[in-house]
Amino acid sequence: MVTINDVANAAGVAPSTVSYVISGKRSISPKTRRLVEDSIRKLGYHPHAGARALASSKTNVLALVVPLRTDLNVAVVMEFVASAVTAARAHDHDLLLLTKDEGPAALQRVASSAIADALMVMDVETADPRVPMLLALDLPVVLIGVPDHPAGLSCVDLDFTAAASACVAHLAELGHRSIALIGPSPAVYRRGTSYATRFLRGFDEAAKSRDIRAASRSCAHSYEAVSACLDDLLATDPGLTGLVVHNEAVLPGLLSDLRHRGLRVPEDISVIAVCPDSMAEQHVVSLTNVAIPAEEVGTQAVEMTMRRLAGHTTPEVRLLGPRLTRRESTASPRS
Amino acid sequence: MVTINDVANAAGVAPSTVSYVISGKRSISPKTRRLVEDSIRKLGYHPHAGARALASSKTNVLALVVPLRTDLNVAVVMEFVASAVTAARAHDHDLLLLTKDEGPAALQRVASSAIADALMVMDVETADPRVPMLLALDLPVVLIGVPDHPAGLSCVDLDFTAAASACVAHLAELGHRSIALIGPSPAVYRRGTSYATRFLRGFDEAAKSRDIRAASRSCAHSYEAVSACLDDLLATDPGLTGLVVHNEAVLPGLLSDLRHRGLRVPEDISVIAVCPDSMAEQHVVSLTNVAIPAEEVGTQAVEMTMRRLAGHTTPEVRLLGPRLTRRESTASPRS
DNA sequence: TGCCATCGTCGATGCGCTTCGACACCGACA
DNA sequence: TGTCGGTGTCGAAGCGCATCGACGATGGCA
Repeated sequence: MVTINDVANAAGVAPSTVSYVISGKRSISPKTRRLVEDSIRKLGYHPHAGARALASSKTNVLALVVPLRTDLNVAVVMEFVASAVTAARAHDHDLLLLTKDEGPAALQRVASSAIADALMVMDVETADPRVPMLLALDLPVVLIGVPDHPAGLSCVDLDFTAAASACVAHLAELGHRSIALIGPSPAVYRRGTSYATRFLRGFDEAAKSRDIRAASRSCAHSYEAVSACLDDLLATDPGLTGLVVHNEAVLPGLLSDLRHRGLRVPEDISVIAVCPDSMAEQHVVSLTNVAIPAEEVGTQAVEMTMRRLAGHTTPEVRLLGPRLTRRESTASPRS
Repeated sequence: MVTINDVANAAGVAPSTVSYVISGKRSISPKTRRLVEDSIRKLGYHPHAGARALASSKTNVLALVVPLRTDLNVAVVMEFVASAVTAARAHDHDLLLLTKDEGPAALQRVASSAIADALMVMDVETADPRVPMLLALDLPVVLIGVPDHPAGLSCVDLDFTAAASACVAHLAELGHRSIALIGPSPAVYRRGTSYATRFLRGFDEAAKSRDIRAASRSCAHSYEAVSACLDDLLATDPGLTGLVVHNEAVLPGLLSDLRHRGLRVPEDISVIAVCPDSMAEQHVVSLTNVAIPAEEVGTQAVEMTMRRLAGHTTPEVRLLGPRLTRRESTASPRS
């Protein structure tokens, strides 16, 4: 293994000088700097992460807590993770993956073992049991999602309330008077998952303020569940003309089932989805959607984290505005 | 921060004794052990990861290199990652995420900074440029996938050749005489992605040995691409009765399009997919499939890695046998 | 020419842990 | 009773780095 001493010897300087060349924390003459940098390159020197962490109490590692359930949107989670790790690398940090399954104790462990410098937490619930622990941790923490009492924690997410509102507005402006929300599986609501709750609230409020009939159903992603859900909705209100789908997993099944029933999209029923654009474009009838900006959220989460690490201490809550793209799946209802 | 000294003081023993209690590398009297363990618990002590890494040259971290492309099956990647991190935690290790985008240099960096104890690499290509570097690294390495020359590296994956063979066999036994493979996007083949190549080879060989007409197409996952692909296949051989789909992303579009054409599954055309079981069950017509055992592969990868870390030096290549589940989407062709 | 400020470099120290050799104690055996 | 082997514990060293105070060199100014 190549150490800082080897580099120092090769360059004919003291180890501390090498350290200062790398960190830039003291001025170095151009000559010495070049000498040292050449030696570093020649020897292929990389500082030992453990030693560095020990001496500086910085690990250059960000921990990310992800949900590993399959009832969540895997594609979105993946996209988020991807952009987070890329953004982290851009700041010379690595990403450590933790699972939500490990519970709050894992957060403790990471914090007190000095495994990571900061935590990013996905799949936040409205009354998340991890929040009090996170507050006590005195590590920078960024939540993806917004709990009921985020006091002192940074949060970033799509503004799901506004997203729901945008969906309702779009349908209302097309002239729909009776719409329904097909949401995530019951388990997601039961956990009080932040985004599901916020979307539902936005949906109900927007519908009420526009005086539109609005039903909402939770729906597992099996074909049977989708079918039963539609049965239910159509029986309850045969005049239903618009569907807001906040559950990407059911989209294929839902569209198949609608056709099966002889309901054409958008002639007989409009569908608007909350899903990544790539998914919206993938269906026979391309879907009007509100995009889930997972990539943007991931990048923002890392940026906020880095800002906290740089000493920016005030926590911020950042809600990204929704972007609705009109495609083929929504139209005015036939009168 | 609580250090080993604090624990030692609280327990009235030497720091080294605490260390030995934790590691179990020397025998400790039951009395002392209890004393120390109580103090550890009371103080909430967790060893400092950096210090530990420095002193023992073990980080208890596994690095996983994942592909972040969206032309791959995200769900499978996610499932793999999930099981890998879970398995790693079961061995008291953490998982560090790297992206393939960072290239071979990132592997260098991780190795020579002593950030991780071992590497697991996904999305291996037949002539993967990372292989030579990995061999030079003298870290334990486990590949997910099998390159052309794995000499000296451990590999684990589904036996895609056998999987293709099983698909062909299933259709052949049902009486199909003309079948086609719809594979991943051209980019995947262009990269020489290991699993795609192996599946294609298995498909061609099995078809030839059974004297069945077999075509194969690469297909991007846009709806247009799927449609064009089917146009092409049906024009080339109007007698086509069986489809093997090795590209989960196109399944929804494909099934929609078939129905659009008036081709019923399985009455007019049989479809067999290579995809996770959950996905196979999610469609209106549940799909006969060969499962992608991502979870099993993830677990195995970690187990192999741990074995290497424990001194088991001989690399192994482990190919998991395919499991074909018959569902509603395959049947004998009408004569 | 002499003094001081500044810049660039060095040496020493300590971060928290593991590990090695040393050593005290105990029981067993002669 | 004296000695020997084994068991359980201790103290010290060192892992590779960042950081701080110190110090020599250099240049500017009087």
